[in-house]
Parts: sequence; structure tokens; C-alpha cells
Amino acid sequence: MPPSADFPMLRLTKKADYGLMALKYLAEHPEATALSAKDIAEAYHIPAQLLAKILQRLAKVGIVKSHAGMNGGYSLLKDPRRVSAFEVIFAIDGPLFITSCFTHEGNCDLTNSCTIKEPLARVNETISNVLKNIHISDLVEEGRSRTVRELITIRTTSGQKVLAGEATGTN
Amino acid sequence: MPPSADFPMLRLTKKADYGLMALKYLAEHPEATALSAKDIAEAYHIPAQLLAKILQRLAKVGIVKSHAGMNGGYSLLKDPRRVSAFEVIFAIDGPLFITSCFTHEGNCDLTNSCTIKEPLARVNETISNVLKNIHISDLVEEGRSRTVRELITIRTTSGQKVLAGEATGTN
DNA sequence: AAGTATACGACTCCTGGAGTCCGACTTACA
DNA sequence: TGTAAGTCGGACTCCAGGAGTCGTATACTT
Repeated sequence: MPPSADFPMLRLTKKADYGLMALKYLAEHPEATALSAKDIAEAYHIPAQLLAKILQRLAKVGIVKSHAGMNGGYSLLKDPRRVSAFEVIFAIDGPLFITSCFTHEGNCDLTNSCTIKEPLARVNETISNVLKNIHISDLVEEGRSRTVRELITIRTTSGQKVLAGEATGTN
Repeated sequence: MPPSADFPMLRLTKKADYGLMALKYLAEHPEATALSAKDIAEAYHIPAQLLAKILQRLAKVGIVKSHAGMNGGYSLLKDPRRVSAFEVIFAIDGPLFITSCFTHEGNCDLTNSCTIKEPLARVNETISNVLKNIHISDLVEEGRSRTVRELITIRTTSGQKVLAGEATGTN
């Protein structure tokens, strides 16, 4: 079915990815007083200057602390178990909405179309809640154990229980 | 926090929106043998030609049937209660992945970064499952009753129960 | 045969993500 | 106290891809 582009759509921005990666790296190295954007960038092979800008944003909202000058860099300001993926993504990319025409108050230009988007707004909140339940400490633990895999479970009121991770067929 | 753009990020494409809207409209008018793309487009004030292309895609995967010629148009081919939002979005936009570097097999160019993305892949599957549990019949019912609101529930294994729709604070 | 609709490729427009560059400022250390 | 190494942050370029249009071929109804 993919026409030419291989897959994308509804994806997280790379910046958000990089931000989460950097925070994971910081959480994995609590002994260091400060890690430079360059160091982290090299560890993951991502552009250093871009990562620097991302970390600056995370510093602005108080997730990390910036240390200027020689041997400077960034360090975690908050407990990794208290920082959710949601706030990281929010800090970097701003509020995320699955629908295209929502303003902050949920306003819409089309009256008719809004009725369709109401259920999608629920999906949006569902996604938000899932992201709020994942913290960067979980990212660190993942790779050794599988804690996150069992962490999230979806149940419908119809009794259908779907463990996140088992797709029932991709079409 | 939003720099200049008001909000977006991680949103559904307009095409997918339009597709869901059109299907809802068709589901609301089961008496009509066929509704033209132009009619539907005018009802929602969306570009007719664009909607036509979307409906063509939906016709290709067998969700709707196209009737050429005079008084032609499109009609639902499947039971609205059997068509999930997931397959609609999939048909229009292709597979959706929250992470940026996933191929169909889940391949990645960076070895280190992949460890971070594993938990996000679970989030991705969670979203997919939520969308699979929403059908266009739900879109029709929404607006009169609130069935969808209570339809989706998220539970974490920690016992935390979060009803989709009550955000615990947007930051 | 005429009229109306779909079918679909090719095309343009333009937003916004991704990344770079550079100047200013800050700090550690010799 | 000067300098190297770092952050800070605006301005900039590049370009993929979403959004929408156009034109033509085709198919079907009356």
C-alpha cells in the first residue's frame, strides 16, 4: 500500500526523540556533574548543535540544569522517575493534538466537522495519559528488563483485553 | 511556550480527518444509494477534489464502493461497526509510527538510540490498539450519546486507573 | 450521444521539521 | 588576566512532504 514514501505519518519529531535520548543518557550517568551536548551527541551520533538547542529548551522548563563555561554541560535537575515523556515532548514540541484544527480551548472553524473530532480528542487524551505514565527512568531500565512492556495495558469496556504489543493484524 | 506556531505536532493528517468525516457522513445516510464526493465536500466545506482522491483510496481497499456515471458517487461497502479508525487512517496515510527511524521490520540505523525507542514502540502499539477499537459507527453515535467516552479505559499494572478524557493537568 | 461522475497522474504552493552558522556571554584554569 | 571550552539564542538555509489544483481519460446512466 505505501505509495512511495516508506512509512511515516503521525510520528514524534526527531527533536523529541533526541531529547528523550539525551535525558536517558544523563540518567545513566549520575556520577558526572555535567555532560556537554557534544559528548551526548557523539554517543548517539546525532548533530551536536541541534541537541544543544533541545537541551536549552529542557533547561528552560527546569528539567535539566545548564553549566556554562569550561567543563560545563547539562545535568538532570529532577528525579528521572518524576519526569514523564509527556512533559519532555511538551517542552520540546509544544502541546500535541491528534486533530488538526484544535486551538488551546478546543475551538474549530468548522461546525459540522467538529462532531467527528470529538472522539478523536479522546484518543488524543489517551495518548497523553500513556505518555504521562512513562518516565525517563523507565527508558533506562528498558534494555535490561522489560518493565515497560507489561506496564501498559488497555482494556475496553466490552471486556476485550489487549496487551499493548500484540497487534491483531496490521490491516 | 509555543514559539510562533500556535500548537500542532503529532497530529493526524487532514486527509485522514477528511476520510473519517466522509465515512461518518455516509454512515449517517444509509438510505442514499450513492453520495458524490462533491456533495460530501460541500457539507463539510472541504475541497471536493481532494476528498475525491481520499475516497478513491478508501474504495481501493474495499471500505467504500464507487459508482461512476450520472448520479454516481460513493457508498459504504462494509458495516460501519466493522470499520475501525485504524484501517481508515492506514489506508489513507499508510502505517503510522511514533518513532522516526522505524522500518516495517522495526529496523534502525543507530544501535544505541534504538534502546530508547523500544518503549516508545509500545506507546505506538497502544495508540494503534486504541484506534482499532474505535469504529465509524462510534463517530455517528457520538454527538447524541457519549458512548465513546466511556469506551476506552487505560489501566496501568500499578493499579492506577485513568479514564481517557480526564487529563490530570496539561503540564 | 450527451452529460455526469469517478480515476489518476502530474503539477504547484508552502508550511514546518531538520540542521547549520555565528556572535555574545560565562566559567574554569593556568 | 587571558584564553580555551562550554552554553545561549537568534537568524538562516535546505528540503521533504502535506495540502490542494488541473487536466484528461474513462466509465456509466439516461
